[in-house]
Amino acid sequence: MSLRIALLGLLAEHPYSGYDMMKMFDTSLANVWPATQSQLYGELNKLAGGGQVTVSAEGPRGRKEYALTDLGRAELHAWLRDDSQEQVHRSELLLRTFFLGELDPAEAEAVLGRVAERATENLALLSQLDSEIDWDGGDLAVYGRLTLEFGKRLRAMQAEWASWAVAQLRSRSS
Amino acid sequence: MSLRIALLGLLAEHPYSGYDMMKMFDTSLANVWPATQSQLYGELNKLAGGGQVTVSAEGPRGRKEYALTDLGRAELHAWLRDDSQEQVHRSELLLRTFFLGELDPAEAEAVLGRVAERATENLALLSQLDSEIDWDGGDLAVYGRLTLEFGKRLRAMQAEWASWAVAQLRSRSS
DNA sequence: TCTAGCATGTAAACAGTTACATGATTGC
DNA sequence: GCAATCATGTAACTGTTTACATGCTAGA
Repeated sequence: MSLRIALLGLLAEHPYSGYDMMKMFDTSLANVWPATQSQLYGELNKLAGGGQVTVSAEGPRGRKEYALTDLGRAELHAWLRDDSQEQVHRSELLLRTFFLGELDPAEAEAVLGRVAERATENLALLSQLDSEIDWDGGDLAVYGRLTLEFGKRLRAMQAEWASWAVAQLRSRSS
Repeated sequence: MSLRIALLGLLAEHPYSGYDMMKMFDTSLANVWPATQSQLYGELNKLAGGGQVTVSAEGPRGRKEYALTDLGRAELHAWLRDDSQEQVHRSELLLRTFFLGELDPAEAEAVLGRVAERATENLALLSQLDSEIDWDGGDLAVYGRLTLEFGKRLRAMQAEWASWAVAQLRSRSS
């Protein structure tokens, strides 16, 4: 359901082609709601069929530019307001942690150590992104910054947690 | 792939029936890797077919108790050690945040306010869980505690972030 | 002319959810 | 005897990934 929302959200700001939007999924949306090209084109056709978007222009190479309709905007707004359905959150990291007792303590420590490393690297990457983007006016800039800040805080938390976890294991084994 | 790992992980500790494991998915694993009954029984049959688990005992009402084989344990260990494939992380919360500019500022603030509320409630729930479980010996207790701690830190971070985000919007609108 | 990038699509497989279906057994 | 719970399974549908397929066009 949410890929659909991502498309409506992008088109709310400006009309785009599927190809244009695919580039956004590879950049700004990559850490929010990843999608493949295959899925994207399929969903766009569904939305066009349902009247949530329309082909607003056609260009060379079969390019189709889509625009949001009133129906589509209404659906987007309804979804944005409705936070009643809690999302199920699957985490490979937590699954791995949960069963880490199966490995010997040294290996388990090494796994958690790498988690901390990666989180730190990832945080640096996001910080760099943050400094590179020019956060001038516009709603997407404001809310994009909030989104990116979440990512940074998440990585920082993850790095701290993993270091703490390693320390816990060390104190236990002694 | 990871539901498979969850089953192997549970059976690594002790033999269980599908029904037994389903209860664990509804409790201890609910916040780590949720699964439905339908999926679970299907996967167990696949694992039995592939030789990663065997039916170690049969009980009343068609109960089948499964035990991990050496092959299954090897697969589990390999997966636990291999953290090379980064997980894709889809977040409805971030998707909503990203497009929140579509709503008027008062509504957007309200949405983020509720995020903070929920995260705080959820943190309280996890803290209660933490105090109720008796964390005596055993690997699952040690690593289960690390997992739960992650959940608590995540909720705390989320609540702080959402409050900060509301403050950002307020300072902007003034 | 030829290459890189633009541009859209289909098919098959896997993962996950929801709903339905069936029957056995234990304890009151 | 009856209700609760034990216990496993199937079918249909939705969402996601991977791989394949096709053709156009702008610029060096």
